[in-house]
Amino acid sequence: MEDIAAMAGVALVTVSRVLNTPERVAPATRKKVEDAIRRTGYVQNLTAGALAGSRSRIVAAVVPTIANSIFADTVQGLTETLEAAGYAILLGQTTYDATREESLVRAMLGRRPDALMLVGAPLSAGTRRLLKAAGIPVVETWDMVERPIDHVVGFSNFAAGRLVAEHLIARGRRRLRGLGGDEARSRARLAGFAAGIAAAGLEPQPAVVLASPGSATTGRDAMRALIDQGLPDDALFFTSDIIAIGALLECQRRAIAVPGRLAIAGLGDLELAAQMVPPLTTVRISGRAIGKAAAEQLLSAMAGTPSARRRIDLGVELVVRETT
Amino acid sequence: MEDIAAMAGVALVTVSRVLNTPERVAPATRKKVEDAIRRTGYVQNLTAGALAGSRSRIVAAVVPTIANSIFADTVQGLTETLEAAGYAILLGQTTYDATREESLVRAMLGRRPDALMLVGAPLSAGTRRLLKAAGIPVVETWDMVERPIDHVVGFSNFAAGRLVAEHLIARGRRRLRGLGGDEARSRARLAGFAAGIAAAGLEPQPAVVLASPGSATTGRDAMRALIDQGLPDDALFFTSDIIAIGALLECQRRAIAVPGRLAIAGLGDLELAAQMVPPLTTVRISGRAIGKAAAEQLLSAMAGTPSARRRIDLGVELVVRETT
DNA sequence: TTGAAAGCGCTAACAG
DNA sequence: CTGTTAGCGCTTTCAA
Repeated sequence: MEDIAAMAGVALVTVSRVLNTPERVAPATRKKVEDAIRRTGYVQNLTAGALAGSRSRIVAAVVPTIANSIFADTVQGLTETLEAAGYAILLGQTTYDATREESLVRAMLGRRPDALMLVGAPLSAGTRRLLKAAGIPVVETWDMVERPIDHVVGFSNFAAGRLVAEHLIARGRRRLRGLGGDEARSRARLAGFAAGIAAAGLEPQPAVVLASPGSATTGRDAMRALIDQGLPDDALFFTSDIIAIGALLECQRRAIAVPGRLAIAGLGDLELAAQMVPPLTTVRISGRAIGKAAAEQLLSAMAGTPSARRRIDLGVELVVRETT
Repeated sequence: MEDIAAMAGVALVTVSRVLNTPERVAPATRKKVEDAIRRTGYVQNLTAGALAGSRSRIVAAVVPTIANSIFADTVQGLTETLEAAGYAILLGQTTYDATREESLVRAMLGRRPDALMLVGAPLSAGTRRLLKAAGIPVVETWDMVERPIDHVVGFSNFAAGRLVAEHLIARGRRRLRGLGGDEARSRARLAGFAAGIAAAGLEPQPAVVLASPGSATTGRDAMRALIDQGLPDDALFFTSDIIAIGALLECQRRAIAVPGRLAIAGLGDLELAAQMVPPLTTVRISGRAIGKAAAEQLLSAMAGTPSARRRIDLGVELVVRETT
């Protein structure tokens, strides 16, 4: 920066101003500086800026996993909005592991991000403490956490599960089973599903707990196991579309009529859900919209705007297609 | 850090040592410092450390997009290896836009990452210049770029396309068409496919250029258009599995026998490819392995190890299933 | 509108 | 093994 200043015949501060608040520099002066920057290919050191200014313009994003997953959409939505505002994204993956989450969050906080986004609630009390102590805006996403640290953007996983149960029962199904991964959001969906069944005076079939994150193979295997047991159900709710798709394909392979013999519903509304044969009934959730809303929350919190709404419930919409 | 030092009755540097090189501090001293850190919940400021030590322990990852995409696997692979070594990941998405790429890379470089990973070659000469001037290890991935900036980890997209053509021809197909997105890697795959056809003395059907990134819907629409033209082909190669899957589902819907009437091949070997009915023939590519290898390249380059191999070709493997 | 001075919170280099 | 000294490259006052 000193070199640029010398080259432009101004003081170092002026270069800093051209970079940060160009409107406060006289056009002629500005031009001299900009020319020098262009000639040299100078790239400002934002690390030094972060230290001096105590604003890093970095936002941390903590997700369970990004591979083959819906959370990638949330990161995408978050990035789009935040990058436009000059923020960079620091990405971390917990793989649903509480210990890992805590050390990851600690490492991220060491980078002094201006804000942080988390999928779900923290997995451990330690992480929660770290986050509270960090004193930066935090947004939890993908679930309307009861007692959030700061902001929440999501929907009720319980309500989503219940919605599916009600739909299946209205369609005349009586032997309903839920299947889902071994993590908080899946369990909430399953609980809502069971509640919906109970509310109709029916008895739910025992839920099946699968590995997280689920995949098409997980769905296929679960379906096979059920078929081997004689398929005692007439409707299945998978807590994620990709698992439901795997199960649906297995039904096709084994010539089990869907929805004739068995109804299948998923959750997420993957682009592929609508393309399946038959198209999959599911609950629509826009991971990208969640990311975008989270970014907006964070942006206004960083701007110091006392945001009226700390809780944003994006709601949940049943998309009835042909598998039910 | 000064507070911790005072509390532990040592000098500030000693605290720094406990945090960075604990083996160089006497166990008793170390314990006093660690206790003080635990009591206060102190989180080291790595930004200041980066400025003072000129090592940020940040690696930048620049991908076209992470949503619904294979590149998420690469980021995953990269992260796993790098996080274990104490690095954080700064994520950026170009959406295949050269202008965006350049401003993104500039912003990332301002954060002084210790290394950078790029999917493919830079989209513009400006980006390339920035990267060269940055003086940090750079790894280009997903394609064996001819003249890389520094390191490359990938496979030959041309060879992959050619492999598919040879397979289809060996299976007796004669009217082969390639379909793929409008970006460099897709085009290379299509070029290889065309070359394979020409080498057999056949005439390729005109390739179809689709939007990037492709989706199942893209595949369905492309398939519909072809059917409406009377489906002049007996084999189709889609440059990505998800597009091929969309096309395959459309064939099922329109009762076009696969592979009887039409052979279909994809590329990528998505987990879902093997689950399709019939299972999809494809070219296996592990995005995660690419990320992992890239991380290892970067790690050894940052360690100053004069890495013997600057080019790692992970090769390409045809997975013959039932759609061909 | 521009500039001079004083740090931001650490690590590197050197000494003891 | 521990401590002292001197910055890292910026932004933030404050003054002119």
